[in-house]
Amino acid sequence: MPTISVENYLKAVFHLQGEAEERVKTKALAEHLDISLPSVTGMLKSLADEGLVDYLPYRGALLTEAGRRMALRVIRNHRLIEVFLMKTLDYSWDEVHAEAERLEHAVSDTLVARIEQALGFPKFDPHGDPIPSADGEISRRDVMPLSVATAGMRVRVERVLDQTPEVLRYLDRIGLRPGGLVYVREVLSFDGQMFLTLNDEDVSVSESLAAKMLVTEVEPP
Amino acid sequence: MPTISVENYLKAVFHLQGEAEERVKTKALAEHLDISLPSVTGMLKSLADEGLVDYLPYRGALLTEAGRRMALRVIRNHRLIEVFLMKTLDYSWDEVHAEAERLEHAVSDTLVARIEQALGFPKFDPHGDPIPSADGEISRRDVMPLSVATAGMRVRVERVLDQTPEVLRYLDRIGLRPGGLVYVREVLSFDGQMFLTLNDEDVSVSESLAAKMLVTEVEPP
DNA sequence: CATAAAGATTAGTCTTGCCTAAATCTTTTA
DNA sequence: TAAAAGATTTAGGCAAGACTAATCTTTATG
Ligand SMILES: [Mn+2]
Ligand SMILES: [Mn+2]
Ligand SMILES: [Mn+2]
Ligand SMILES: [Mn+2]
Repeated sequence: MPTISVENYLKAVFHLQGEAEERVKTKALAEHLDISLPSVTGMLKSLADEGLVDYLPYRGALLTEAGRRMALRVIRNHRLIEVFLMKTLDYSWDEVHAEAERLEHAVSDTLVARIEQALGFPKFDPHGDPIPSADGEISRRDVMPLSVATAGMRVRVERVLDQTPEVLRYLDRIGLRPGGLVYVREVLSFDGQMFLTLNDEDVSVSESLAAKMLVTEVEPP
Repeated sequence: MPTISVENYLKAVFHLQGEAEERVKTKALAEHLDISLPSVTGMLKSLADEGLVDYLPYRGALLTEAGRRMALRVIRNHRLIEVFLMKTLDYSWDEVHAEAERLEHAVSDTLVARIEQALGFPKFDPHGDPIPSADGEISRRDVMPLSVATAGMRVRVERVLDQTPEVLRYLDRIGLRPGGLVYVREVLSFDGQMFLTLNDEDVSVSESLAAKMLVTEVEPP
């Protein structure tokens, strides 16, 4: 069985390589995991030895199929745990991430399967991240950052790309969460500041915050 | 924070030292944890350095107050997790132990507190083991092994001292679980075999199995 | 009470996963 | 196109936690 450390590296490589499957640089991993560069180099070599990543010195790493399976398993655990904590124990969406980060390595496959069933096979976690199936399928949606929306558009929030509790609590406070419908009233040309209407409330968000919200356009009512 | 290994050693010392608080020998720990004798010696030294056990070479170890606190915290996590898995996810009492053995090291104090609250502050786990409170209180009951009961006695099952799935499934099958009322029909003098009546069913258990059931005498109806 | 057996510790290794400092490779810039 | 800057790897160490083989201490036994 993989160690917690190995699971965290694989998960990090998965997230950093993205859909484009670009080689993940040592530096990016080191920063993401807050581990020194030489430590990352060492781990990449050992993951390559175990056939979990395809690693080219000085070029970076990509997950192999085996590595991808392991990464998706941990991500699946993480996201189902998040939904479970909210549904069963009244956790709020800014609290679940930290707890799931440790539990993801301690749950058995059968426990996660039972959680999934008890929850009715949810497809997304509280932040809108897709939940991989037990056999490694993960759904993909066509979304865009809110920051590219233009005045007059109506969009639905699909996903939030930030797990920081402060950010999540703020988003919750202004009502900007997955499923929410947003009307874009105005976008300032010089700094991207956006003026939105949601639930009949007028709010305003910076371009950098809007860039973390993934949305889809919806037809006007 | 203590490592998983340290937590498991402390828990083992707690269980092995018992209520009599007898020094736990290296050999007993080695067998209980399935770890070599020299490894145990090494760990005991390091636990002593950290002030978690009182260790005398060749004499064995006892928990200090700090060690006891840590052990009770892990035991509390373990037992509340067991109750939670049964109540929320339909686990059976023979499945929960293995799962709790890993989760006990991964849950936060606040998660456990929420679990405890959601369950209504249970005092015992599914096997009748007492659940320590958040501040380290643990209730003690006056119980005796079923094996010392004599013909004609009526007893209530309070606790099972075995976590082996096969044993637990068997006990469940014959209806011998905490809370169950038992009438002792006969005890064989030469091998201790016991003939019992519970729920109007006649069953028979060996002395060694009966020794693992802790009971209290109850008044006849 | 002397000695053998059982129990425990010491000595010496190994693996995992982390670190810093130094060397080397790659990319950028002048 | 060469030097500087930046990224990466190599070299060398350390701590935790496990192991085996050898040695010492305690306990049991004739
Ligand atoms: Mn998360
Ligand atoms: Mn993690
Ligand atoms: Mn248990
Ligand atoms: Mn454990």
